[in-house]
Amino acid sequence: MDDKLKELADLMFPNVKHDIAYYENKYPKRNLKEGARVTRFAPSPTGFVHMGSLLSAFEDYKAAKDTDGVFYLRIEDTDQKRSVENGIVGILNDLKNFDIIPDEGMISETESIGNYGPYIQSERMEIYHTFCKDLVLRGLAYPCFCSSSELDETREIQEINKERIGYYGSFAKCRSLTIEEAIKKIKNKEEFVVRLKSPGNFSNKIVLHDEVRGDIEFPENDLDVVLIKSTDKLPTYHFAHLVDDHLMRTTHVMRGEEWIASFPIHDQLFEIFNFEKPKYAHLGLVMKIDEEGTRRKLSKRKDKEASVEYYHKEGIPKEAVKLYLLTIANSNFEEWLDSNPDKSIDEFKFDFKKISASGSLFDVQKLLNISKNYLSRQKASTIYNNLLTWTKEFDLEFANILENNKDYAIKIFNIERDTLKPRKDYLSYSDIKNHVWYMFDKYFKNVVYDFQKINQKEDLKIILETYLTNYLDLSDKEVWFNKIKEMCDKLGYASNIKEYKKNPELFKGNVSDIATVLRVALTSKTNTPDLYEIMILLGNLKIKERFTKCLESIK
RNA sequence: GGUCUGUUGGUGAAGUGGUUAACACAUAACCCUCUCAAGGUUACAUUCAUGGGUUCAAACCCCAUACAGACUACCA
Repeated sequence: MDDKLKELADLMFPNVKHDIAYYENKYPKRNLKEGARVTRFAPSPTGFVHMGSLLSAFEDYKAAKDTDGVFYLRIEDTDQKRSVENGIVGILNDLKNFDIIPDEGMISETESIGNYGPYIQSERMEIYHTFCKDLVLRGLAYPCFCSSSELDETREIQEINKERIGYYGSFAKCRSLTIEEAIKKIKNKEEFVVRLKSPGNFSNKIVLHDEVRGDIEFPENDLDVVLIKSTDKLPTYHFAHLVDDHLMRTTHVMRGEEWIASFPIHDQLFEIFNFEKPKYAHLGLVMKIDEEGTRRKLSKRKDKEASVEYYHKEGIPKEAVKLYLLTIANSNFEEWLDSNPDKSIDEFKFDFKKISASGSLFDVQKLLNISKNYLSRQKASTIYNNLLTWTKEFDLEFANILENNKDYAIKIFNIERDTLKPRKDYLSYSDIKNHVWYMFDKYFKNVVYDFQKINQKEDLKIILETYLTNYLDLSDKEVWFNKIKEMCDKLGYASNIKEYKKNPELFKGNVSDIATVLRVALTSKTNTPDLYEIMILLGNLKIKERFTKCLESIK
């Protein structure tokens, strides 16, 4: 009997050279300090990272880094349909962009670092087969020759009879095949998958612990799940998870909540091998609200904001995306950041208990707010450099202007920046141009003026001309502003707004009206940062030029 | 159909038996101000999906129901 079993196992896995013990020795338990976490990010090589995956990659990374643990990148390419060319490099780049650098795992399309590899599943074939063979030898796995049409048939029957769907109990036909029959079929070159001979009983209850949800009660798994697929002999997710996370000595498995349902399968697998079980954290999915107002999973295909690339295009700083991700990852992060504005986010301690169990709605509004605050904290020169990089990719004309006017541009970005409460008006790199274009003659050519309140040609003329002839002194802000006030008095406008509000009928307007006229003539806009600062940057020559231009346009 | 998860304001959420139900975004008003962006002040859930129950006391515990989502593949 035992010989027969061995013959079957050898037939099923002709290429296995080692036994389990060999791999146990080869990949020993990691020598890390107490409490150090080993986590992993395990995407399919699809070429890019989706927002939801980035969130979990980030959480994995944080969870490991906080404890001086190990974070590694494993590529799950057991489904060849999902793989794309250069799919690994694309993922690596996306991660790198957010400063997520794995300690171990794939570092290019073909290379890896670390002692627990290979880190790409298609190259671990022999390992999976070794472990699966062990199961066969122990009578805990068997070959299944059912065709997909046979499987469909039993499912239909189960549906009609309102029975639980799946390959279990009496529905697991191949389970009762004798060893001789199985050997015969394999020798006949019949295709087969390898299934677990599940020792579970559906009416037994088990309680599994999830780091974010607490204890969850399940029925025991009794499904004879597929372990090894037929055509390519690659493992399914379930089996690869067992072998890889055990051999790579993962301590914390963080994954999407879509995996909760198969939690009992995984637990059973670890149980059967008597492996130390990792801790599990099932993360809520990132959702979005549809046009129809329904809540659904953020979709890679439908939603532009699902791809990491989108934020790059929009010019939202990666740091802001990171901050946003952290605020959804751990609910106490925002408060922490608020009270520790100067600390590096590396100092924030990630906490499984602060992960929200329900999927969070992706809030672009909030992201933009974070981005705005982030940009306001940066130095003008940093803004300049990053903006230059961004425009080189997305707005070449503006990039050229920036390059040719470096000092000038930095000064513009520095308006009201070097203060205790810096100006907050740039939402993103793509938004900066909206706030500064008028400072560059190239963009100022065909402007349209909108003077709003004061729009009588005569009034405008007098204001601009009076300024031009008498008030070009920009030596000091206070001096300058006093002169503006002086001008108000002279022209019949109130220099003091409070006085104006008391008796508006005594004046033609007030100092803000005068400032508006000057501002519009100079920038064409009614809303700009500090007028004095703008004047300083433009200089008297340009002020004259623009006022003259404006006067001509209202003739 | 089965198994499991979730549901606190427009949004993200804190809160696990006694709180005025934090905080942040958004919105609105006012203040400040040469305009704007900010900033400051205030307003914004008599109520925690709904209905019952336990309790002196419930967002928190229990039971039902509703809604949303996931899984139920030789996809992950």
